[in-house]
Amino acid sequence: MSINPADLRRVNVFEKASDEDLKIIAQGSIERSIEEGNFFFFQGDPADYAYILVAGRAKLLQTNPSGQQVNLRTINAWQMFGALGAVREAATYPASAQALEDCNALAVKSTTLKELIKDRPYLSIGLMNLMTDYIQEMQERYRELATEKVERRIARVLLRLTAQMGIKGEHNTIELGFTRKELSEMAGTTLFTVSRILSEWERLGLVEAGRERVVILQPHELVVIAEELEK
Amino acid sequence: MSINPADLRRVNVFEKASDEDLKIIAQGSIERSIEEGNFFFFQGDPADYAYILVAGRAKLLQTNPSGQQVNLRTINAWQMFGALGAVREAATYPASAQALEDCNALAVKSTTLKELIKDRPYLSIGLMNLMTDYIQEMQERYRELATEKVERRIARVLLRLTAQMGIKGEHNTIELGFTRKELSEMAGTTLFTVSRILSEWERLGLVEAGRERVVILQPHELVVIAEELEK
DNA sequence: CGTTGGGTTGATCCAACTCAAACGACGTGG
DNA sequence: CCACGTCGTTTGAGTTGGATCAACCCAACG
Repeated sequence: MSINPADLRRVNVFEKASDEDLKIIAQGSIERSIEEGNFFFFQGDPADYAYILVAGRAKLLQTNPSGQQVNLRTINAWQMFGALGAVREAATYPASAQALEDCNALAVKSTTLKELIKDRPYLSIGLMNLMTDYIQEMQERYRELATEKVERRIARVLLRLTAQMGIKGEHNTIELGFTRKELSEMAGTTLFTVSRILSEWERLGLVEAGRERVVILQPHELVVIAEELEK
Repeated sequence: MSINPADLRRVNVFEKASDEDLKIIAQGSIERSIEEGNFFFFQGDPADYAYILVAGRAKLLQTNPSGQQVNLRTINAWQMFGALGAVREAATYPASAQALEDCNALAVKSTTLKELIKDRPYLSIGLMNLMTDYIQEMQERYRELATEKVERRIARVLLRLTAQMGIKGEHNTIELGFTRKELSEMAGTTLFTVSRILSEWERLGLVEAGRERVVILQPHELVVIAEELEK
């Protein structure tokens, strides 16, 4: 059940960590199992832990006062999230984290990280890389949301997902396990619109749509929809 | 013309820098003057310099393939921008930076910063604070764009601007110098819609709208529009 | 004064949201 | 094994928030 410190090197941020540091981190942390649908933390909670997802999938999301959700990010195994507590004093999480499947995670005390950061440049640099990546993605998505129409945004969501975690089948087909609702939250639209567009694409032979499942048959055609200038 | 190294301490990131470090930074940098409308750098350029705005105002923006613009951030004096080159290898700017007024800026070689970061924790931490702040703002704005309607988004834009740089007049009135177009790019809408809504608000006595100018007469009412649940 | 650049306002249109109804896959328990 | 409820999905009909387009106004400025 307990995690082998050496496994931590699979986390990008710890790629260059010494064995010793990994041990410190492993010791300064606890394991948490979160069942599907439950939350690691909520927006506004004090950010006392940073998490490393060991198994399962999770998502970062925000809700607005009237309850609508927006997906900010999907988290896969060996990714770190909720790390900003490692930096800021008295930080609170700016988003909630919910398990999409049963999850196992390592919760690292923010204080431990804060201590280490002081004299481990590799750590700061790793975290900054994480942050700049994320900033870039958010900027892109923000621009998309502001300027592109829904069909294109949905295409992009699917492409992003395939890039992150696509399980390739025969002839480049890629299967994704998401509900229409989840996809709509990622694209910033409604589940109805997603359903309609997937149906349309199915008619055109680009995808195969099933219950909690989308199989991408012609990734290239999706790229055309996502990027094409005309139309 | 040349900048006093001690002035650099007005930059958040350098708040805790030693006099010596400031000197290194000042020496490893050059001054650039950019006229209103011109660009510091374009999206995609190699990120060889990080900038510190000394005088004037600038904005970070992205354009999509068909030329539409989205404003990501407004930059005021003594703020740092384009800093991600300090972290990543062979980075390119993920956005363009354009002067809103005639600007003076200090361009710090990315290599200089990269060198310093290695053993100046205060610097990494400062940069990370900058990044986490920005991430939070982007997340918020992303959610707003996805879930709130235009009127509310415009209200938020005005409120954000007043918080950042409002010049208070009598009885809490605040004057902002932006064109409808600029405001629309910040709110993710069109200049027409902004114009209509400002007219509407003017009819209600909330603001006073003029050429390249918005005076906020009743900030509190704007907050109501920005936050209120009903309607 | 004419020109230019910002702003307003009306008319029109359509992409996408909302709401309602019904379908179909799945799991469960009798 | 069937009946039933649940949950994700599909589809249609109706509505609408904002975008788009076009005309015009007005202030600043050379």
